[in-house]
Amino acid sequence: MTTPVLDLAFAALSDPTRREIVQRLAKGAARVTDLVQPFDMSFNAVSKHVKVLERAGLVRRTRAGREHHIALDPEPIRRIAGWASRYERFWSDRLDKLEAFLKTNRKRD
Amino acid sequence: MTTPVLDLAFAALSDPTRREIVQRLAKGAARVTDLVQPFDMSFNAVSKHVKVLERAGLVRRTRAGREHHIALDPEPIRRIAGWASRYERFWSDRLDKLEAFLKTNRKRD
DNA sequence: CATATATTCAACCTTTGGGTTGAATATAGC
DNA sequence: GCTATATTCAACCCAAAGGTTGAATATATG
Repeated sequence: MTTPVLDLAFAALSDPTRREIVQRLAKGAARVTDLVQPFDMSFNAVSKHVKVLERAGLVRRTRAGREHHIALDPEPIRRIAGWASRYERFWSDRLDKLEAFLKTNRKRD
Repeated sequence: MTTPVLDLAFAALSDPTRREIVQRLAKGAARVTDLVQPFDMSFNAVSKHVKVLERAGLVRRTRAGREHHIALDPEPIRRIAGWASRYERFWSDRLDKLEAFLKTNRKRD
């Protein structure tokens, strides 16, 4: 099983807790303990979320003694942005959609 | 339970089959039957995927007799692009170079 | 050394996800 | 009206996701 970058990145970011962690990390690296604070869940739950982000490459970890420093790695987000940008042309013109719809319909007539 | 737009959109797009369906729909609307073709899975499986995309707002369905026309609605993708763009500042070459510089310098300390 | 702190690991539970098969439903066409 | 086609619905299976608790492990600090 491949589970490529986009699969893991999209899946990781589908959870609001993890998006909030990412947002937090955009302001600077933090320890796992620091990340727990805003959430109403156990330390272990947050630790798991961090691991999911790490596996998706969204976050990188550096150990300094007993503390783990978690830092944002924005590359997968960049990849997502790249993926999404392929649909930019659809964002402004509704006409494209209509045209495409009519086109496929005409073929079958 | 809220399950807002981004949750559903990210989750829907974390599956490669569904991203492929989205890509296919970018070329024009299609029936569910048409969407099955490239995949090695049952019609029902694809039908389920379409429903997931629909629930996420990535796709809209118009019934014409017994045929359902599935068309791309790019708005959630736009939302994702908007979300991702908040991290653009991390993507710049300047910051990449700065980071690399700091990294190599720290090694010498 | 003894203890408090930062963290993972492991087992478990419940819900969700992706897939299957077998109906059921609705429309199209002869 | 009968049959083929396009689709959903429902039940089921198994794996993964998100959470919990209770260790274990490693490092600071008095």
